[in-house]
Amino acid sequence: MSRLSYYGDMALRYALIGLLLDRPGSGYDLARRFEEVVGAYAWDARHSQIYPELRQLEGEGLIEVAERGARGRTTYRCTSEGLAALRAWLMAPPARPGGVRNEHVLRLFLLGALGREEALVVLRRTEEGATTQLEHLTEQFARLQEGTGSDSGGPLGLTAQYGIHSYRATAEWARWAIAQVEADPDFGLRDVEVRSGH
Amino acid sequence: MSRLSYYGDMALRYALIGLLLDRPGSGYDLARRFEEVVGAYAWDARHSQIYPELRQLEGEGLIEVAERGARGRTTYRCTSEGLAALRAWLMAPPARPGGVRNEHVLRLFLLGALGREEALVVLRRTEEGATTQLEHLTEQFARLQEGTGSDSGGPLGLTAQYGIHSYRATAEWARWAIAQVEADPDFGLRDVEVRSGH
DNA sequence: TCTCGACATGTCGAGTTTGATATGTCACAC
DNA sequence: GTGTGACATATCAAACTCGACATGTCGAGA
Repeated sequence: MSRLSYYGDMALRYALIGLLLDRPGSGYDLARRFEEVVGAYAWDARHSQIYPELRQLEGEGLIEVAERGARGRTTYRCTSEGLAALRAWLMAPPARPGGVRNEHVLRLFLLGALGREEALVVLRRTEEGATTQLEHLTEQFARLQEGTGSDSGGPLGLTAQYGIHSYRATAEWARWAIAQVEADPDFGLRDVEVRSGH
Repeated sequence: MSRLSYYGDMALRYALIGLLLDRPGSGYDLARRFEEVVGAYAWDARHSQIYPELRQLEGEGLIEVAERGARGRTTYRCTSEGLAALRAWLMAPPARPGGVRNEHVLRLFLLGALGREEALVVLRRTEEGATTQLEHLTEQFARLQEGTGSDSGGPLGLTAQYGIHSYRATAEWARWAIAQVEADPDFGLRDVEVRSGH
C-alpha cells in the first residue's frame, strides 16, 4: 500500500505524530486538537480520517498505544521511530511548492467580481475576523509565555506568534484595501458591464 | 448530481469562473494561471480536474465557448449567469471556517520536533523563501500600478498586496523566531529525550 | 431512575483528486 | 525533413476525503 497522500506527501500522518509528540492523546482528543489548533490555519482533518490513520501508524510502529482507558478510550504515544520519521520529513525540503488550499484567501482573490459596495462588505468582514483572531491568539501567547517562563513561549509560542503575524498582516491588508476601494469611486464591476448570457 | 466539493463548497468552479471573468481562456491557459497565480497561496488544481469542470460549467450555462482556435483550442468566457453565481457565492459567508491546507505552515507547526540547530536550518530556509517571494510580488505590484494607472493596482493589485503582506509577515516572524531560538540554548528536543520504541 | 450532553470510536457510499498515460498540433531551428 | 519543446485536450484506475449514520459509555443533575 503506497500511502501517498496527494497534498504534500503524508501531511496528515506527520501532523498526528507531531500532535502526539506534544502530548499523548486519543483519536477523539486529536480530532479536537485538529479543529482548535492545527485546523485553523495549517491542516484540517475529521475523526473519520484520523481513526484509520492512527491504526495505520500503529501498524507501522510510528506510534504506540499508551493506555486503554474508560469508554474504549485508546491513548496513543509517539515512538522514537515516529519521531525519526517526522524529523526526516521536516528536514527534507517540500517535494512540491504550492499545494495550498484556503477558501478564505480564494474569496479575496475573486473580489474583482464584486461591485464597490459589495467588495467593501467582504473586506470589512475580513478585517473584523482577522482582528478577532488576533486578539484571541495574543491572549494565548501571553498564557504560553507565563506557562513556560520564556519570552518565546516555547515551540507552541512560535506557532502562536506565526498566527499573530499572519492575522495582523491580513487585518492590515484589509484596512489598506478598504481605504483603496473607498478612495476609488470606479472600483469593481458595473452592472452595465455584465455580458449577456449568450 | 450534487456537485458538493468537500473543501469549501465548489471552490474550484468559482475559481475558474473568476479566472475567466478576468479574461477568457482555454483549459490549458487556466491550468497555467492556476499554477502561477492562484495555486501559490489560494487554491490548487491540475488540468485533469480543470477540463471536466469546464465542460460541466458550460453544461450549466455558467461559462460559454468564446472561440475554437488552432490545435483544438477551446476558449471559454464567463456568462452573466456565471458572474451572478460567483457573486452570490462571494457574498454568502463561508459555510465552514477552516478547511485550510497548507503544508508549509504545517511544517512550521511541527518545529518543536526538531533539535535547536535543525530548527534554525528550517527557519532560515523559511525566511529566505518568504523574502524571495516578497521581492517577486513587490515588482509585480509595481507593474500593476503602472499598468492600471492606479495606486491600488486594481483588483489584481489587491491580490498582490495580500501576498506582500503575507510574505512580509512570514519573513518577520521567521527572523523573530530565529532570534528566539538563537537566544535559547535549551530550545528543541534533546536526543536524550527520545523515548525507546516500545 | 432517567435523560441529556460530552466522550469515544467506527463504517461506508458518494464524490473528489491525483498521477500516469495517451494523443495530436504547431513553430522553429538544425 | 526531422527533432524538440510548448501548446492543447483527454482518460482512468487508484487513492483520498467527506458527511452521515451508527454504536456505545459515562457523569451530572432533575
